[in-house]
Amino acid sequence: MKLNRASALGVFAGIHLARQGKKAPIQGKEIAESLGTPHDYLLKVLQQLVKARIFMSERGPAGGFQLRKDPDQITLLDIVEAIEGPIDGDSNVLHEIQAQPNAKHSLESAYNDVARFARSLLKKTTIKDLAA
Amino acid sequence: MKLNRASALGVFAGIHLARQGKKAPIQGKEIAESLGTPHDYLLKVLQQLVKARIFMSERGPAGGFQLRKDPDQITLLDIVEAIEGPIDGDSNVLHEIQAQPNAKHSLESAYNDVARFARSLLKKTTIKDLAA
DNA sequence: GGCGATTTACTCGGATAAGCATTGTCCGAGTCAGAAGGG
DNA sequence: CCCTTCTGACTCGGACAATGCTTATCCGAGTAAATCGCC
Repeated sequence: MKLNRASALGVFAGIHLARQGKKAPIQGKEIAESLGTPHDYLLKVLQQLVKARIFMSERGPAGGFQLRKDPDQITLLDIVEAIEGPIDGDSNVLHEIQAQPNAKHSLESAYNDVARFARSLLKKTTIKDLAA
Repeated sequence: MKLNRASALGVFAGIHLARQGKKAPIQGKEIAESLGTPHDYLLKVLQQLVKARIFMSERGPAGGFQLRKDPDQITLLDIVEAIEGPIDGDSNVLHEIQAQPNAKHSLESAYNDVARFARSLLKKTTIKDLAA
Protein backbone atom coordinates (compact mmCIF):
# COMPACT_ATOMS: atom_id res chain seq x y z
CA MET A 1 0.00 0.00 0.00
CA LYS A 2 1.09 3.54 -0.62
CA LEU A 3 -0.17 7.03 0.10
CA ASN A 4 -0.54 9.01 -3.08
CA ARG A 5 -1.14 12.68 -3.40
CA ALA A 6 -4.36 11.71 -5.14
CA SER A 7 -5.81 9.70 -2.28
CA ALA A 8 -4.92 12.41 0.22
CA LEU A 9 -6.74 14.93 -1.95
CA GLY A 10 -9.76 12.64 -2.04
CA VAL A 11 -9.89 12.44 1.74
CA PHE A 12 -9.61 16.19 2.24
CA ALA A 13 -12.19 16.82 -0.46
CA GLY A 14 -14.55 14.53 1.45
CA ILE A 15 -13.90 16.48 4.62
CA HIS A 16 -14.59 19.73 2.82
CA LEU A 17 -17.92 18.43 1.53
CA ALA A 18 -18.88 17.06 4.95
CA ARG A 19 -18.32 20.45 6.53
CA GLN A 20 -20.72 22.12 4.11
CA GLY A 21 -23.63 19.77 4.77
CA LYS A 22 -25.83 18.41 2.01
CA LYS A 23 -27.65 21.57 1.12
CA ALA A 24 -26.15 22.57 -2.20
CA PRO A 25 -23.47 21.12 -4.49
CA ILE A 26 -19.95 22.43 -3.94
CA GLN A 27 -17.96 23.29 -7.03
CA GLY A 28 -14.65 21.62 -7.72
CA LYS A 29 -13.15 25.04 -8.18
CA GLU A 30 -13.91 25.95 -4.58
CA ILE A 31 -12.43 22.71 -3.24
CA ALA A 32 -9.31 23.13 -5.36
CA GLU A 33 -8.73 26.64 -4.05
CA SER A 34 -9.33 25.50 -0.50
CA LEU A 35 -6.75 22.73 -0.80
CA GLY A 36 -4.30 24.77 -2.86
CA THR A 37 -4.12 22.20 -5.62
CA PRO A 38 -4.51 22.30 -9.43
CA HIS A 39 -8.19 22.46 -10.32
CA ASP A 40 -8.12 20.15 -13.34
CA TYR A 41 -6.23 17.46 -11.50
CA LEU A 42 -8.51 17.53 -8.50
CA LEU A 43 -11.45 17.00 -10.84
CA LYS A 44 -9.94 13.76 -12.06
CA VAL A 45 -9.67 12.55 -8.48
CA LEU A 46 -13.24 13.57 -7.71
CA GLN A 47 -14.38 11.74 -10.82
CA GLN A 48 -13.01 8.48 -9.45
CA LEU A 49 -14.96 8.99 -6.26
CA VAL A 50 -18.12 9.68 -8.25
CA LYS A 51 -17.60 6.44 -10.19
CA ALA A 52 -17.17 4.62 -6.90
CA ARG A 53 -20.55 6.06 -5.83
CA ILE A 54 -19.04 7.82 -2.82
CA PHE A 55 -19.60 11.30 -4.20
CA MET A 56 -22.34 12.48 -6.53
CA SER A 57 -21.97 15.21 -9.13
CA GLU A 58 -24.15 17.57 -11.05
CA ARG A 59 -23.23 19.50 -14.16
CA GLY A 60 -24.16 22.92 -15.43
CA PRO A 61 -24.25 26.23 -13.60
CA ALA A 62 -24.75 25.79 -9.85
CA GLY A 63 -23.51 22.24 -10.31
CA GLY A 64 -20.84 20.62 -8.20
CA PHE A 65 -20.13 17.70 -5.90
CA GLN A 66 -21.89 16.30 -2.85
CA LEU A 67 -21.46 13.32 -0.56
CA ARG A 68 -23.72 10.46 -1.55
CA LYS A 69 -23.82 9.02 1.98
CA ASP A 70 -23.63 10.43 5.49
CA PRO A 71 -20.10 11.40 6.60
CA ASP A 72 -20.13 8.72 9.30
CA GLN A 73 -20.82 6.08 6.67
CA ILE A 74 -17.73 6.91 4.58
CA THR A 75 -14.47 5.45 5.83
CA LEU A 76 -10.95 6.35 4.82
CA LEU A 77 -10.65 2.87 3.36
CA ASP A 78 -13.54 3.58 0.98
CA ILE A 79 -11.84 6.66 -0.40
CA VAL A 80 -8.30 5.29 -0.52
CA GLU A 81 -9.27 2.06 -2.25
CA ALA A 82 -11.48 3.93 -4.71
CA ILE A 83 -8.43 5.89 -5.85
CA GLU A 84 -5.44 3.59 -5.34
CA GLY A 85 -7.23 0.34 -5.97
CA PRO A 86 -7.55 -2.46 -3.44
CA ILE A 87 -4.99 -2.69 -0.65
CA ASP A 88 -3.40 -6.11 -0.80
CA GLY A 89 -0.02 -7.69 -0.19
CA ASP A 90 1.09 -7.13 -3.79
CA SER A 91 1.39 -10.88 -4.09
CA ASN A 92 1.51 -10.61 -7.88
CA VAL A 93 5.07 -9.31 -7.55
CA LEU A 94 6.06 -12.44 -5.66
CA HIS A 95 4.57 -14.99 -7.98
CA GLU A 96 6.82 -14.15 -10.88
CA ILE A 97 9.92 -14.97 -8.85
CA GLN A 98 11.15 -18.54 -8.60
CA ALA A 99 11.86 -19.46 -4.99
CA GLN A 100 11.13 -22.05 -2.36
CA PRO A 101 7.35 -22.12 -1.95
CA ASN A 102 7.41 -21.95 1.83
CA ALA A 103 9.73 -18.93 1.78
CA LYS A 104 7.44 -17.22 -0.72
CA HIS A 105 4.47 -18.09 1.40
CA SER A 106 6.04 -16.71 4.57
CA LEU A 107 6.93 -13.42 2.94
CA GLU A 108 3.52 -13.17 1.36
CA SER A 109 1.70 -13.69 4.65
CA ALA A 110 3.88 -11.05 6.29
CA TYR A 111 2.79 -8.54 3.68
CA ASN A 112 -0.80 -9.70 3.91
CA ASP A 113 -0.70 -9.09 7.65
CA VAL A 114 0.39 -5.53 7.05
CA ALA A 115 -2.31 -5.05 4.44
CA ARG A 116 -4.97 -6.46 6.75
CA PHE A 117 -3.88 -4.15 9.55
CA ALA A 118 -3.93 -1.15 7.26
CA ARG A 119 -7.39 -2.03 6.00
CA SER A 120 -8.83 -2.44 9.49
CA LEU A 121 -7.26 0.77 10.69
CA LEU A 122 -8.49 2.83 7.74
CA LYS A 123 -11.92 1.31 8.15
CA LYS A 124 -12.23 2.58 11.70
CA THR A 125 -11.91 6.23 10.82
CA THR A 126 -14.73 8.00 9.03
CA ILE A 127 -14.96 11.33 7.26
CA LYS A 128 -17.13 12.58 10.08
CA ASP A 129 -14.32 11.91 12.56
CA LEU A 130 -11.89 14.01 10.58
CA ALA A 131 -14.36 16.79 9.82
CA ALA A 132 -15.00 17.43 13.50
CA MET B 1 5.13 1.53 2.11
CA LYS B 2 5.16 -0.64 -0.96
CA LEU B 3 6.53 -3.99 -2.04
CA ASN B 4 8.76 -3.63 -5.06
CA ARG B 5 10.05 -6.39 -7.21
CA ALA B 6 13.51 -5.20 -6.17
CA SER B 7 12.99 -5.66 -2.44
CA ALA B 8 11.48 -9.10 -2.97
CA LEU B 9 14.53 -10.07 -4.99
CA GLY B 10 16.75 -8.82 -2.20
CA VAL B 11 14.98 -10.98 0.35
CA PHE B 12 15.17 -14.13 -1.76
CA ALA B 13 18.79 -13.48 -2.57
CA GLY B 14 19.47 -13.30 1.15
CA ILE B 15 17.69 -16.62 1.64
CA HIS B 16 19.74 -18.17 -1.15
CA LEU B 17 22.98 -17.01 0.45
CA ALA B 18 21.88 -18.18 3.89
CA ARG B 19 21.23 -21.69 2.56
CA GLN B 20 24.76 -21.94 1.20
CA GLY B 21 26.50 -21.08 4.47
CA LYS B 22 29.48 -18.78 4.61
CA LYS B 23 32.05 -21.04 2.98
CA ALA B 24 32.55 -19.53 -0.45
CA PRO B 25 31.13 -16.51 -2.29
CA ILE B 26 28.09 -17.19 -4.46
CA GLN B 27 28.05 -15.60 -7.89
CA GLY B 28 25.27 -13.27 -8.89
CA LYS B 29 24.81 -15.36 -12.00
CA GLU B 30 23.84 -18.38 -9.92
CA ILE B 31 21.37 -16.39 -7.82
CA ALA B 32 19.81 -14.85 -10.91
CA GLU B 33 19.27 -18.24 -12.52
CA SER B 34 17.85 -19.61 -9.29
CA LEU B 35 15.31 -16.79 -9.04
CA GLY B 36 14.57 -16.66 -12.76
CA THR B 37 15.32 -12.96 -12.99
CA PRO B 38 17.52 -10.79 -15.28
CA HIS B 39 21.13 -11.08 -14.15
CA ASP B 40 22.17 -7.48 -14.68
CA TYR B 41 19.19 -6.13 -12.80
CA LEU B 42 19.67 -8.44 -9.85
CA LEU B 43 23.24 -7.17 -9.59
CA LYS B 44 21.98 -3.67 -9.13
CA VAL B 45 19.81 -4.83 -6.25
CA LEU B 46 22.66 -6.78 -4.67
CA GLN B 47 24.84 -3.69 -4.94
CA GLN B 48 22.45 -1.73 -2.76
CA LEU B 49 22.65 -4.44 -0.11
CA VAL B 50 26.43 -4.37 -0.27
CA LYS B 51 26.39 -0.60 0.23
CA ALA B 52 24.08 -1.09 3.21
CA ARG B 53 26.69 -3.49 4.65
CA ILE B 54 24.23 -6.39 4.74
CA PHE B 55 25.99 -8.36 2.01
CA MET B 56 29.67 -8.38 1.13
CA SER B 57 31.10 -8.85 -2.33
CA GLU B 58 34.33 -9.94 -3.94
CA ARG B 59 35.41 -9.40 -7.52
CA GLY B 60 37.40 -11.48 -9.92
CA PRO B 61 37.13 -15.17 -10.74
CA ALA B 62 35.67 -17.16 -7.86
CA GLY B 63 34.22 -13.87 -6.62
CA GLY B 64 30.62 -13.37 -5.61
CA PHE B 65 28.38 -12.38 -2.73
CA GLN B 66 28.15 -13.46 0.91
CA LEU B 67 26.15 -12.47 3.97
CA ARG B 68 28.09 -10.09 6.19
CA LYS B 69 26.20 -11.12 9.33
CA ASP B 70 24.54 -14.28 10.58
CA PRO B 71 21.16 -15.03 8.99
CA ASP B 72 19.38 -14.61 12.32
CA GLN B 73 20.82 -11.11 12.63
CA ILE B 74 19.34 -9.91 9.32
CA THR B 75 15.69 -8.89 9.41
CA LEU B 76 13.33 -8.33 6.54
CA LEU B 77 13.18 -4.70 7.60
CA ASP B 78 16.93 -4.35 7.07
CA ILE B 79 16.67 -5.57 3.49
CA VAL B 80 13.48 -3.78 2.54
CA GLU B 81 14.60 -0.42 3.90
CA ALA B 82 18.01 -0.78 2.28
CA ILE B 83 16.30 -1.03 -1.10
CA GLU B 84 13.10 1.00 -0.84
CA GLY B 85 14.34 3.58 1.61
CA PRO B 86 12.88 4.15 5.07
CA ILE B 87 9.29 3.10 5.73
CA ASP B 88 7.37 6.11 6.95
CA GLY B 89 3.89 7.58 6.69
CA ASP B 90 4.76 9.56 3.54
CA SER B 91 3.93 12.68 5.50
CA ASN B 92 5.71 14.83 2.91
CA VAL B 93 2.73 14.26 0.60
CA LEU B 94 0.39 15.69 3.18
CA HIS B 95 2.30 18.82 4.02
CA GLU B 96 1.92 20.36 0.59
CA ILE B 97 -1.87 20.28 0.86
CA GLN B 98 -3.73 23.10 2.57
CA ALA B 99 -6.24 21.72 5.05
CA GLN B 100 -7.36 21.98 8.65
CA PRO B 101 -4.32 21.12 10.78
CA ASN B 102 -6.16 18.67 13.01
CA ALA B 103 -7.55 16.76 10.03
CA LYS B 104 -4.08 16.58 8.51
CA HIS B 105 -2.70 15.43 11.82
CA SER B 106 -5.31 12.70 12.21
CA LEU B 107 -4.68 11.32 8.76
CA GLU B 108 -0.94 11.49 9.26
CA SER B 109 -1.08 9.56 12.52
CA ALA B 110 -3.23 6.90 10.89
CA TYR B 111 -0.56 6.37 8.25
CA ASN B 112 2.18 6.50 10.84
CA ASP B 113 0.41 3.75 12.77
CA VAL B 114 0.42 1.56 9.69
CA ALA B 115 4.09 2.29 9.07
CA ARG B 116 4.98 1.49 12.67
CA PHE B 117 3.11 -1.80 12.50
CA ALA B 118 4.82 -2.73 9.25
CA ARG B 119 8.23 -1.92 10.67
CA SER B 120 7.70 -3.98 13.81
CA LEU B 121 6.34 -6.92 11.83
CA LEU B 122 9.20 -6.93 9.34
CA LYS B 123 11.66 -6.61 12.17
CA LYS B 124 10.42 -9.82 13.78
CA THR B 125 11.21 -12.04 10.82
CA THR B 126 14.81 -12.87 9.99
CA ILE B 127 16.42 -14.40 6.95
CA LYS B 128 17.11 -17.49 9.02
CA ASP B 129 13.38 -17.94 9.63
CA LEU B 130 12.64 -17.92 5.92
CA ALA B 131 15.60 -20.08 4.94
CA ALA B 132 14.44 -22.92 7.18
C1' DG C 1 -46.59 41.98 -21.74
C1' DG C 2 -46.13 36.84 -22.07
C1' DC C 3 -44.36 32.66 -24.02
C1' DG C 4 -40.85 29.94 -26.33
C1' DA C 5 -36.64 28.98 -29.03
C1' DT C 6 -31.87 30.19 -28.88
C1' DT C 7 -27.75 31.67 -27.21
C1' DT C 8 -24.48 31.94 -23.54
C1' DA C 9 -21.96 31.02 -19.52
C1' DC C 10 -20.77 27.66 -16.42
C1' DT C 11 -20.13 22.91 -14.66
C1' DC C 12 -18.28 18.18 -14.86
C1' DG C 13 -16.33 14.21 -18.09
C1' DG C 14 -13.03 11.77 -20.60
C1' DA C 15 -9.10 11.70 -23.65
C1' DT C 16 -4.44 13.42 -24.13
C1' DA C 17 0.67 15.08 -22.73
C1' DA C 18 4.50 15.79 -19.12
C1' DG C 19 7.31 14.24 -15.12
C1' DC C 20 9.20 10.83 -12.27
C1' DA C 21 10.24 6.34 -10.23
C1' DT C 22 11.08 1.55 -11.17
C1' DT C 23 12.99 -1.71 -14.13
C1' DG C 24 16.26 -3.27 -17.48
C1' DT C 25 20.86 -3.00 -20.15
C1' DC C 26 25.57 -1.93 -21.24
C1' DC C 27 30.46 -1.06 -20.84
C1' DG C 28 34.41 -0.26 -17.68
C1' DA C 29 37.23 -1.35 -13.16
C1' DG C 30 39.16 -4.82 -10.40
C1' DT C 31 41.12 -9.59 -9.52
C1' DC C 32 42.98 -14.05 -9.85
C1' DA C 33 44.73 -17.99 -12.61
C1' DG C 34 47.38 -19.68 -16.03
C1' DA C 35 50.62 -19.28 -19.91
C1' DA C 36 54.89 -17.51 -21.75
C1' DG C 37 59.53 -16.20 -21.47
C1' DG C 38 63.98 -15.58 -19.41
C1' DG C 39 67.37 -16.85 -15.94
C1' DC D 1 63.45 -26.44 -13.53
C1' DC D 2 61.92 -22.10 -11.15
C1' DC D 3 60.68 -17.43 -10.85
C1' DT D 4 58.76 -13.27 -12.93
C1' DT D 5 55.86 -10.98 -16.14
C1' DC D 6 52.10 -10.65 -18.98
C1' DT D 7 47.89 -11.88 -20.96
C1' DG D 8 43.26 -13.28 -20.59
C1' DA D 9 38.96 -14.69 -18.59
C1' DC D 10 35.79 -13.87 -15.14
C1' DT D 11 33.56 -11.11 -11.43
C1' DC D 12 31.30 -6.99 -9.56
C1' DG D 13 30.52 -1.61 -10.11
C1' DG D 14 28.44 2.34 -11.76
C1' DA D 15 26.65 5.03 -15.66
C1' DC D 16 23.13 4.87 -19.37
C1' DA D 17 18.18 3.63 -21.81
C1' DA D 18 13.23 1.79 -21.66
C1' DT D 19 9.08 1.05 -19.45
C1' DG D 20 5.08 2.05 -16.38
C1' DC D 21 2.70 4.87 -13.10
C1' DT D 22 1.54 9.24 -11.08
C1' DT D 23 0.57 13.89 -12.00
C1' DA D 24 -0.98 17.62 -14.85
C1' DT D 25 -3.54 19.69 -18.78
C1' DC D 26 -6.76 20.38 -22.52
C1' DC D 27 -10.98 20.27 -25.15
C1' DG D 28 -15.71 18.42 -25.54
C1' DA D 29 -20.53 16.98 -23.40
C1' DG D 30 -24.19 18.41 -20.57
C1' DT D 31 -27.23 21.85 -18.06
C1' DA D 32 -29.64 25.85 -16.43
C1' DA D 33 -30.30 30.61 -16.74
C1' DA D 34 -30.54 34.76 -19.33
C1' DT D 35 -31.49 36.85 -23.82
C1' DC D 36 -33.84 37.79 -27.87
C1' DG D 37 -37.64 37.41 -31.01
C1' DC D 38 -42.34 36.55 -32.00
C1' DC D 39 -47.19 36.44 -30.86
